[in-house]
Amino acid sequence: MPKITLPDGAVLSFDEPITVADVAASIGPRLAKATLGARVNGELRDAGATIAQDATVELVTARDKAGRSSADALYLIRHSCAHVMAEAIQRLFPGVQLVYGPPVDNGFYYDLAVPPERPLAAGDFSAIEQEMAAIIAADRPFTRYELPGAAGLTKLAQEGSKYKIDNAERAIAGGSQTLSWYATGAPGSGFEDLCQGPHVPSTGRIGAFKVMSIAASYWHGDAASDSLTRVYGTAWADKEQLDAHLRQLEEAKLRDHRVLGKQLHLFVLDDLVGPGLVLWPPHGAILRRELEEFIRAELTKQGYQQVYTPHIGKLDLYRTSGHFPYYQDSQYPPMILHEQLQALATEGASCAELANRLHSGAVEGYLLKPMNCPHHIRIYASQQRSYRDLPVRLAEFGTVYRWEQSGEINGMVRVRGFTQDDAHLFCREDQAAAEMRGCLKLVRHIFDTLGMADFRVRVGLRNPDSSKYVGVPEDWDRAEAVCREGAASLGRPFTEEPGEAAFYGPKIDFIVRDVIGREWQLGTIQVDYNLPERFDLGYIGADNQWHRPVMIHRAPFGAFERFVGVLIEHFSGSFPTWLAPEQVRVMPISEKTTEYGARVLERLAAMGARAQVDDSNNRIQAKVRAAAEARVPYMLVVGPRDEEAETVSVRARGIRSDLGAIPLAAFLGSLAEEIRTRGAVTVLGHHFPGAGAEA
RNA sequence: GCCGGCGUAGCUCAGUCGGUAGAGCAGGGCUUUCGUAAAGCUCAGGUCGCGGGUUCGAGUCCCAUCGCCGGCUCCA
Repeated sequence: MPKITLPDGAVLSFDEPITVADVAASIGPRLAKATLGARVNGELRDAGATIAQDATVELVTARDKAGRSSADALYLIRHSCAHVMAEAIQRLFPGVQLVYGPPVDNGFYYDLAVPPERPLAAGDFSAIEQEMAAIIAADRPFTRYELPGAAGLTKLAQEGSKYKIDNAERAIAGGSQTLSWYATGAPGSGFEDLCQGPHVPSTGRIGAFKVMSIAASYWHGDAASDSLTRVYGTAWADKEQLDAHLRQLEEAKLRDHRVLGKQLHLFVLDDLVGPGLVLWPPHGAILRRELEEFIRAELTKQGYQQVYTPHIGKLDLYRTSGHFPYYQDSQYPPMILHEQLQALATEGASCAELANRLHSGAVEGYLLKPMNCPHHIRIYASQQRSYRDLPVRLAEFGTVYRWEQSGEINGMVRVRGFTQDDAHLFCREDQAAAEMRGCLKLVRHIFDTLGMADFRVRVGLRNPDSSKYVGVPEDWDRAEAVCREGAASLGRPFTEEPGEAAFYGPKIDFIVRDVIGREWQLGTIQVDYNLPERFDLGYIGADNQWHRPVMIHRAPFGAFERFVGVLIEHFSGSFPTWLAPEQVRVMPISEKTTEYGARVLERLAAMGARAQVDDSNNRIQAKVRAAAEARVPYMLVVGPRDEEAETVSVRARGIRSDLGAIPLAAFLGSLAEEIRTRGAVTVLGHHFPGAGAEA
């Protein structure tokens, strides 16, 4: 008869099979009331689940003593809330069919097949929420029942939902003997849904919820399949948690790089220029230039050679590399030569015919470059290479253009024209691992300098079932081994993801999240045996034989556009002094010290600092506020007292008070040091060691 | 590309039932000369994304188009 082991090691013995709820009740009535479910032998189960054998049981309650909710508690609440929302929507919109409704980060969604004559819209949310509130108030139990696979399928066939039949068939194919349903209330009396569970004991246990947004999805994620309506919601143990979550979303919105970028004039996206084409106004250009100079210094240290290449190249170049055929849909259309276009017109050739001839090479044209590697490869090939010359490391801040789908374009982080901090390393095979380490060192240096610790590492491998990859398996195996070893050498967790490789080789990617939680790939390092083959690259070895080099593609920032976008959010627009577009603002108290202010500005300019003077006739309060809103790291207030003593009164970003006056020369010296060391030494640390930035 | 939503002053937004387009901030001018997160007064600023349609009359209703937002799909 079951012996139950609790997390604290205590063992409870029972005479007969019991439920999770019984276990809770045997400990205490309050715990019984608070129990939503349990981990039984590590598996998340309903409170009503039966335990017949010895087991470890970890009860899941809505909240711990500190009022926090475990991931399991939130999972149960959200999964259950998805059912409640589906029931509410089906009550209000009878033709709606259920597809799939899982919990996700911060909430849940339900995919629905909605009749086209009455689409759901955000305007329906309040009605849906009211209906949900009524279902929750009724506090009906979630009741699980199971049917054998065949009987279950018959039941679903009668109900006629092809989506649920498909879900069931896939569950059976996945090895399930039975199918389970969850009824809200008594089975047969109302809403029920084919579902694995688990759920909270009853609808009343869903503490607080909100319907958030509506979006489209595809059935099975397949664009050729049915288009579904996905309704997103969030659910929490109580209203305080929900409110905290909503507040956090509001704050994230203010940190969004698109909002800050406009406010701080960091970049411009102009309708007339085109979607996804970034204009860099002066302040944004400063950010980019500082990053360029930062990395350029590292390139020199690591033995790179800088090159320049044009923005376009002949189609034949990209036929050879494979980019033109592989990625035709995501390139700007080719530029076709006048004579050829005229000849085609005279002939009355169709678009399809034109595409054919472009593909075959019968019609030549030029392409806006989608990648820098082919150009760099031709530089490598432009002279004879000996094994003594390798590695050859060619670097370029190379601008590329890709026709991203219109729905993908997003601020600075997904654009159609962008500049990579690109380089291609051509090396002997025995050098590849060392070159990989050099690249990783560079990536790490960048992330360390900028204080970006919150990134994940992904090793992108080929998917053996896919035909999208070029080259032979042996080369892939070796390249993948180099990537794995490189990632392992970082000393932090990484994931291996088949199917994430480039078509020509595996890669290591560095991925960060934006303020809304979306992931973006920044830096990337790719090992490539294939392009050297396609371009027939070689070098003369010590044995006087012709050998094939290995290529490493790498871009530690990825692209300046995306990196700056992510950086804006990372710093909430408050950039460290070396990056800040405006580093110092001089603020005379009144016109009496305008002239001294101008002198201070001159000194700042002479040392190369980016500074401005606010000589408006505003009061100092307004000047402080304006400078704070512009996220200027240092404000120098100068009044008659300062002029007399040749001092400046310092106020630093993030500190809501005057730090006091220091000699102008002393400030200039430490500011220069702060900029030179990229923040390793700071003005604050030097002159005001006690002052800490407030949140 | 797909589904849904949204485009009004430089920015953030209001605009009722279809009846002469509004606010705050920012900007210009004047007054104030001030010691650390908004001084006061005043002026200017608009083809309501663009194009059609319905109507006596359209910011408002309809169609189309461009752009943006959310998600899906894609991402060399």
